Amino acid sequence: MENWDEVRTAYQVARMGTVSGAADVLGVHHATVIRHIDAIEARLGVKLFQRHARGYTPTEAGLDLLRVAQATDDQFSQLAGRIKGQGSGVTGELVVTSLPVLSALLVPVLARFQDEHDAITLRYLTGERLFRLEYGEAHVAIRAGAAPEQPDNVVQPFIAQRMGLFASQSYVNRFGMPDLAAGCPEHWFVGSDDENSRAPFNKWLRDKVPSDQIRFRSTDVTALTEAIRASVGIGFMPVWEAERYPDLVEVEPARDEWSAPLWIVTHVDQHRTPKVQRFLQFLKAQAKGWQI
Amino acid sequence: MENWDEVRTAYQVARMGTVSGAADVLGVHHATVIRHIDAIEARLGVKLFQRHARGYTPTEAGLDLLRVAQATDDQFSQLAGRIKGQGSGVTGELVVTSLPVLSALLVPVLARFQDEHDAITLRYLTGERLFRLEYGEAHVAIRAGAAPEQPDNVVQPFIAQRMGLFASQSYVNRFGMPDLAAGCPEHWFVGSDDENSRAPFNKWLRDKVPSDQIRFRSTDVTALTEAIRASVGIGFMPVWEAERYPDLVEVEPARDEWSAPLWIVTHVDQHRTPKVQRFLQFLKAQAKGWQI
DNA sequence: CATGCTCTGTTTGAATTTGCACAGAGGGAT
DNA sequence: ATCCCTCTGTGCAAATTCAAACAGAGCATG
Repeated sequence: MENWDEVRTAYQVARMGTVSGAADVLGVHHATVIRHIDAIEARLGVKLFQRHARGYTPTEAGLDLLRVAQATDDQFSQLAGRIKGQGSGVTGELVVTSLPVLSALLVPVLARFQDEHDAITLRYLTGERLFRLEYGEAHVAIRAGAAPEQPDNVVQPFIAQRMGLFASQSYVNRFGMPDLAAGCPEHWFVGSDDENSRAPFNKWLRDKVPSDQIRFRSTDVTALTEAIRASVGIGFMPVWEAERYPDLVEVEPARDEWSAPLWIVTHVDQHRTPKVQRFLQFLKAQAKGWQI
Repeated sequence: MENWDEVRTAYQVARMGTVSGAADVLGVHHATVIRHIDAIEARLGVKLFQRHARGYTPTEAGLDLLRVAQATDDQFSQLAGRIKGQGSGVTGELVVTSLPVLSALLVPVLARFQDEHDAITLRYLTGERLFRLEYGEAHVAIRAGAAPEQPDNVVQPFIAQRMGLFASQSYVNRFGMPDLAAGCPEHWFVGSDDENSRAPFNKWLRDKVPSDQIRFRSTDVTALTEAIRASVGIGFMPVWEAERYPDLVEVEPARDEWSAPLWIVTHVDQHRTPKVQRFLQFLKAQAKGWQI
């Protein structure tokens, strides 16, 4: 039962009762219909129709096929309706991914978006592994760092994440406030373990602070945050995140040169769908009210 | 959602995850698969797959199609199994038709046949209307009279139905036994109303008996039987049928020249199927034991 | 870092499929 | 009984589809 088109042809013949009628419905020549029927009967080795001058009447096998193909036709129609309809609505799944750091920022936005769109199911993926848009793992990604330049990705600037230098209150109590202009020796820092990190604040740290003063390094941002809170040293944190910890002290006003740009990334195939568009619109509107 | 072959192609791509894998399964070139996918996506206006160098991953629409087409594939497989299996077994329906007169003869045979073949459902059609094999109304027909010569019908001789001349006992009591050799005036007959009937016994009746002695005519054989039993006159009946009525007297030994041949007729498309063949074989075997 | 393997995507020539025209046959209406 | 209409069936030419070859890209392995 390979070649589903022949099944469809046989279905229409069984439904119409005539080759010509089926040909009209299918929009092909009646000779084509005859050939399809001959082919499928030859493959099955069973006659599907009784041929006579007034048309084709289905045999038992033909009636069986009629029933099955009828169901198939219905299901395909429904499927086509769903697929076409889905393009014009905000339904189904919306998968968003970002670095774990941003979850506190994004989850409230996602929650509000879902409030407005009952029919949607949200999945928010975070993890060390980068979820890949080109594999369909997510519809929308929030990425940090330099603008990603994957060929099939649509990249839009999101917000510039203001980064500040923070230390714990107990650290300040012990070592005092650092004086960045003076180079602040006698102070300890925490920083990224990635020597090649291109984040502006990481570059600044590499350039301005002697590496032996950076006594705690990690590739994991939450570990760095915990290190700062544990008074290991001074380190960079997003301003909005630091505000959630009352025990942190901003040792220096945030500078624009430290800001880490965030990007909204979507796959080109998904970018034009209403669902994604609505979410992007919503996300940008929410971000407008942020001071970070 | 016209063109079911493209649905099948998309289904295999969704199942395999790669165009090449799907092409292998389908037995076509991978370029063909790509064209099919492009075509169906263009028609639907929705992307079914995310394309990347390692393969195709289905989108939501693609997953939806996968589920529907999976079910379709299963159903088609089962259908093919049923249809092919049906060709090699005695299952499903077996539709037999004959003139109503023959029902008493045929029904016991049908009952025995069904005893031997549990999986079969029998339908026995009789009626004034001739059920037409070429429209698929029946698999097997028992016909009387001259050999039918429809082009697509295969005709086999069945039995010669011995016809006898019968009268009721009360008729004989009143009028005595007729003497056919003497022309038997003073006797009444019942006979067919069809002047053109080519049945041998009807011709004989027309030739040998003056028409004014045939005082009851009907096109309906059962009416003729009832007329004979009601002592209206002498008439022809199948010998086997007359034996069922103890009140009937055979007024003259049956002659071979009166015999009405019966034919087994099947449509050429059905004739070679095992189901029909088995039934024909069974029917002939049963008829061998008959003395009619 | 180089190499090999697998997969996608495009072009061109070939083959199958399709459409057209016409023949044949059966049914119904006049 | 005859005509007309509809439907099936077949040979042949055109169009669409398909397959082989090749290019490009990504990932895994050494």
